[in-house]
Amino acid sequence: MFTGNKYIYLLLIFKISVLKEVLPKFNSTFSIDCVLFGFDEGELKILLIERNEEPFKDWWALPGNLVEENESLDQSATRILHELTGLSDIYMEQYYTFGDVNRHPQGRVVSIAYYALLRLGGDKVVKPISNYAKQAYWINVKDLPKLAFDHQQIFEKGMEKIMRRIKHQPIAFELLPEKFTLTQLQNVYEVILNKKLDKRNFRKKMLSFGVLRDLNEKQYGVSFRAATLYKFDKRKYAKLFSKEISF
Amino acid sequence: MFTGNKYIYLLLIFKISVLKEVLPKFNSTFSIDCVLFGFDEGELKILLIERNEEPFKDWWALPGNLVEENESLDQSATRILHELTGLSDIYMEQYYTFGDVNRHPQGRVVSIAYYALLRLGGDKVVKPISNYAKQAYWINVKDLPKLAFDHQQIFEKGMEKIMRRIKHQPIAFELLPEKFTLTQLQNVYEVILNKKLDKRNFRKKMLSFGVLRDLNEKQYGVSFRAATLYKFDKRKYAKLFSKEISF
DNA sequence: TTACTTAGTGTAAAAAATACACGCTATATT
DNA sequence: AATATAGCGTGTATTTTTTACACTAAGTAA
Repeated sequence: MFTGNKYIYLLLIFKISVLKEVLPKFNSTFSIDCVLFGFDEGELKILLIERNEEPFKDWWALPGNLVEENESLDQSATRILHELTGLSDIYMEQYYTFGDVNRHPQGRVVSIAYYALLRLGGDKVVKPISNYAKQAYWINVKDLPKLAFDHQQIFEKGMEKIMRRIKHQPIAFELLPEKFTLTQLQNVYEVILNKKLDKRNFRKKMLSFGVLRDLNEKQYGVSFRAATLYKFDKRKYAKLFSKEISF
Repeated sequence: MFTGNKYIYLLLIFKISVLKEVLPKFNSTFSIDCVLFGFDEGELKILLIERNEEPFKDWWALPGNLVEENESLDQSATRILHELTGLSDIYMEQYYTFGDVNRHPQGRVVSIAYYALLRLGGDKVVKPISNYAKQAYWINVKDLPKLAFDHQQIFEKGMEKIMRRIKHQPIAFELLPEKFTLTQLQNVYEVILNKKLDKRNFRKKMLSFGVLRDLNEKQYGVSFRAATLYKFDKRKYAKLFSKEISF
């Protein structure tokens, strides 16, 4: 059957083998690494995985993956987040690209870093799924283990980023459940900015922006006096964007 | 001569053709694009080249080039700036990575964008050098032509970046000659922020930071009253970094 | 000498940021 | 039922920062 087309047949086989040899290099040149921030039990946490593959097998690392050929960076970040957490519709932001020659021991891999802010606790607990990881855990940012690759650096830059961003944009709300108390909100600011804030001044300023809706509703099931619940009013973003909020 | 090895001969030819087809793709997967800001004659300008190669031959574009395999992104940006302008020791900052699938018509090229601030005019005129460009010009940011690729978007994001940065970091000084007048400094702020500032309030605030050294020296060779020259005191950065400067 | 152009200066009012302490109230305990 | 507990919620005075605003001074050119 192939007698007349021997050449072509062999060439096809060969083509496939060459492509297999070269394309993986191509495919492995970008990756996305994600710093997923979550707020739970008064602590700021990030999602870390325990690697199950070389290099850095058994090390802790930021979740990440390779970018595929037919997806944009943002799409890739969204996909990777979904694969890891099952979550969709989470706002992720690209914040820096790490491209030192030897950052990956197996070749040149440039990594584009994204962060996202997730609501933890409550009914929306994030159950990480992953095939290249043994396990995934939420770990307090003040108590991080040693990380694989240059992930320590990637984390630190992400942390700096949200410290700056929280003064300009209402990102704190993304870490809280839909209904929250002012004390919880203040906790988010305190943990991210890493300093104590004055309760009265905090409340005065926050309420003055007019982006909080008093729900006329109280916490339920807490010991001691229940606090009023608030909701974030998304239509009134603009005012917070325009100016630095100093605490 | 090749009778016994016809297959191998053909396969070799084929291998070369396949590699040529695939490897350039690999090499071309990252590029650096630079937004080089300069301040001259009271105007904020950027360096644009007129392309002399396909794709987008004859279009205006941001200067940029491919990242080589043995250099980090920062090194690559520094090299590309040097090749284009002959300048060294210029601080460049990476600010965003553009990776839409179809941003480059000839394949997947992810571009890491950097900006730099340069002193124009005086004796330090930048003479751009380039081999893939017909010419390079400094063009007022308020009067930009249509740009190749997604370079309009890259420029806009860079512009936003320096608008925000100038409120936190003393980048204005990098656009001015070593000795400058307060009016020139105010001009830089006005052009970048795109609004008029009050002269007295501007001077009061700037001087209050204590980062300006009065040189007890006047402008020379100007029509009309000569202004006092100042110099930026680099040791006193910190104060400006810590807080937003509002104008 | 005059006309012109830019340099250089101060104050008052408004707004924003800061510092600071105690009574309230819902729950848990006895 | 009384009491202890622990987080909730509130106001004012002071200081600092921001804003608005207009004229005189000095040097150049004709």
